[in-house]
Amino acid sequence: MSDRCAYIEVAVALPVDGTYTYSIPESLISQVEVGMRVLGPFGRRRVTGYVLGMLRESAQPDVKHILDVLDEHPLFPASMLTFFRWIAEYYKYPLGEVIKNALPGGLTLYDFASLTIAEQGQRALQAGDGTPLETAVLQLLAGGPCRIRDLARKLNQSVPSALVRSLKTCGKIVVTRELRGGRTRLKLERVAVLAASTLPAEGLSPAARHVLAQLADAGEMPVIQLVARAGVSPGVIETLKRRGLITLAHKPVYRDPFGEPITADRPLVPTVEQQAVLAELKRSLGSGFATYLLKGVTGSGKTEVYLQVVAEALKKGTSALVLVPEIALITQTERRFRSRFGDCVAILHSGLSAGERFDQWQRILQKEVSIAIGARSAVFAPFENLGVVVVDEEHDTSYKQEHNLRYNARDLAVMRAKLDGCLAVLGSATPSVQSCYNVTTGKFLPLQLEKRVEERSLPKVEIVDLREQRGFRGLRKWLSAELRQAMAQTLENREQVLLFLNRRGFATFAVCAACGQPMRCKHCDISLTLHQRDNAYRCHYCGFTRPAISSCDSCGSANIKKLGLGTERVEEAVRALFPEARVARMDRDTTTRRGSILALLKGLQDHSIDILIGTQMVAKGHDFPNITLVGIICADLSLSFPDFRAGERTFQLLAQVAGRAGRGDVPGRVILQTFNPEHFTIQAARAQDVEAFYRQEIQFRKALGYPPFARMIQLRIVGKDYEKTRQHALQLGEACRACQAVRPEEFSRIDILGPIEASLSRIAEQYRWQILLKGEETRVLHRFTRRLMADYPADFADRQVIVVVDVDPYFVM
DNA sequence: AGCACGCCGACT
DNA sequence: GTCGGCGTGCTC
Repeated sequence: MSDRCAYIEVAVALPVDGTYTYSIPESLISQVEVGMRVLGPFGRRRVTGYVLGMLRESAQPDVKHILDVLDEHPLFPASMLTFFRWIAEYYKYPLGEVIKNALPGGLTLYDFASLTIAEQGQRALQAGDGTPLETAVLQLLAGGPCRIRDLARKLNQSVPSALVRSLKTCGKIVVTRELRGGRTRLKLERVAVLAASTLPAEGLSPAARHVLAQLADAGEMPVIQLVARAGVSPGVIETLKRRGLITLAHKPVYRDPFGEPITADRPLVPTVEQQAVLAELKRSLGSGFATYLLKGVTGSGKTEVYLQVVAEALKKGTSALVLVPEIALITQTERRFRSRFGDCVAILHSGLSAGERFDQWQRILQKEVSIAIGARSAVFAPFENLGVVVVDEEHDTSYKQEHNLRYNARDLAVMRAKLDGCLAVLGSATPSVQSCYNVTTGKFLPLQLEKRVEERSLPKVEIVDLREQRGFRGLRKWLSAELRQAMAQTLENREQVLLFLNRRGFATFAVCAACGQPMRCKHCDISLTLHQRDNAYRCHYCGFTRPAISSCDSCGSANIKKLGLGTERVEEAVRALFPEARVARMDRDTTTRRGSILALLKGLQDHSIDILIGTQMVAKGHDFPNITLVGIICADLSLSFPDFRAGERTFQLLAQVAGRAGRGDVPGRVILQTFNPEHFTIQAARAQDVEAFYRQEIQFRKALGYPPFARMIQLRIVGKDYEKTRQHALQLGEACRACQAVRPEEFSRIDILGPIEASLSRIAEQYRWQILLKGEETRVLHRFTRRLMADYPADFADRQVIVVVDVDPYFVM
């Protein structure tokens, strides 16, 4: 008996550091495994925890029994623990929270105190002799139980905990503890199974015979399906069960996240270039960790390379993970994988319901699939034997999670490949500066696809200098003569036009004509955007809206000038200019409904749309075969952002949009309008020259000591009270400097920039400050941050001012 | 994250 | 002198 592991190491799903030891009661001992969830007592409540390891004995003198085991099978393989531990360490995030973030949502059980009115309380309520607040509480509880946390909100006033305590001690209310959450589980379906092999000759209704005939072929069938196929009433099933001719069972079913069926395809014959790339990847596959950066212009057939390397990984008996940017509910890459590999593909992205996600997760755990494809969170897919991890469009910003655990899925994919000793393949037409740099240092291995399949030529990019349009007003300025002419020509040829503008809405900057005051958001330090369709001004950061007929806040004038343009205004102008053309718009405003993106793509495909106007959404990954003209309305919008990556993002965006032109048999044409025609970013985008852009950009990064020559960690200080937030930021800044002084020989190599007010100084009523930590050596930077968090815990655990640690931040604004 | 304990101001 | 605010610390 003594060799049995009666203790477990547990990470709880709470923001606490460290892990905890629990003992397992005899009755549960055979059920516990690493990777399962358990319910354990934690302080005065119960909490969900994840089993990290089995222990023979406890180093801790007084441990508590776990209360329950919440899973029948582990939710992740034990081999993933190193990965989780690394993430917690690197991103400075509690281990339990890391695991909670990695797992499908809706699994965590939460314990809370619930108040119920007692008989004594009912009497007190009728007597009406209590204080107003007491009466209000009892009245609320008379309508049903309530959580302590919700009391104040429901009564719209604060309720002292002493009142709750006194009500409890004098027996007017009862406090019970309840568990909530954890609603995500397998879906069970009723299945009818044929019980007898021979049918009784008589006594069966025609309906019953019909049912049995249906079952005879399959042997078993879901009851719902059976009833529908046989066209009988559900009562017939009951009768058959009573007579012992069939039995009913519950079987798990997977909720189907796939919208429409997809036709199968076969591997294409690789081009010479693809063959070379594939030969290298196949050679490397199965012989340990390596990261490849595959540069391939749009249309050069990167996806086919992914498909074939994945096929090879499967042949070797390993699994494959494919990450794609989060763009739409379903991407073309996803479709192609499912066409090629059929049912052995699991998909994981935010468009799935909690239940669907959980089912996909189960399919991986049960080893029913060996490929998972999905957006950033798919990097946590619970595979045990990965052969290859593919990251498509590796430069894409959507790989960075900007909430909770602020990880970068591309970086995690490489780390996971390293820990699993497998291959990582990062692909892009416009690779990130970081990844290109990693090639020059030898960390990544280069692969290239330079030719477009079927020798399609790259589109020709013409630049229109917007400074020369100065004499023009309104749409004449923004739709230059060159662009208008090209559009007319394209429409005449019965081809399609794509117009790109990285800003949605109608007017992006509304100013009072009388006093010059801009329309600002009530809750943010941001100017409001006019959305004509909604007849309202909207804040793009917090969603605040006010009617379009609003007058100036400071002088009351109703004369508001609507400056700046967004996709909505472009749409209006284009409709006026080309009344015959069928115009559609694709941005966040028009694609919120599920399926609306698919509808737009379908419209392009069957040519029921002539002109598509869109934001960066149109730049990403969608294949539009009939578009021969791309118009970039204003290429400079993202260039002037106060962020060191503004140039990189602009280049990638422009090159990607330009790549949308001419993918069919017709060569493409791109008209790029800009105020900065000489800027190297614009020039590089015009030539679609990744190398040229990189050569320039890397010099600038080196001169200013930005990544990839340094690593950064951002501390964001956020609070509702301006003065408290400011004070906290200053205090944290002092802590940084004090921490630096503790080990000057090492930590003087860290740059502490700030604290300063963020450039978006207020968002949704929250004031924002920031401190940027910069260091050439990753290890030193991380050691410093860890030391800072350990030595000044109070500065990171304030109740009113929150400090967010963002490792390798993407937007330094 | 919750939930308790513990310390200072406004009331009987 | 107490009640009740919310700052601080702990949870196997």
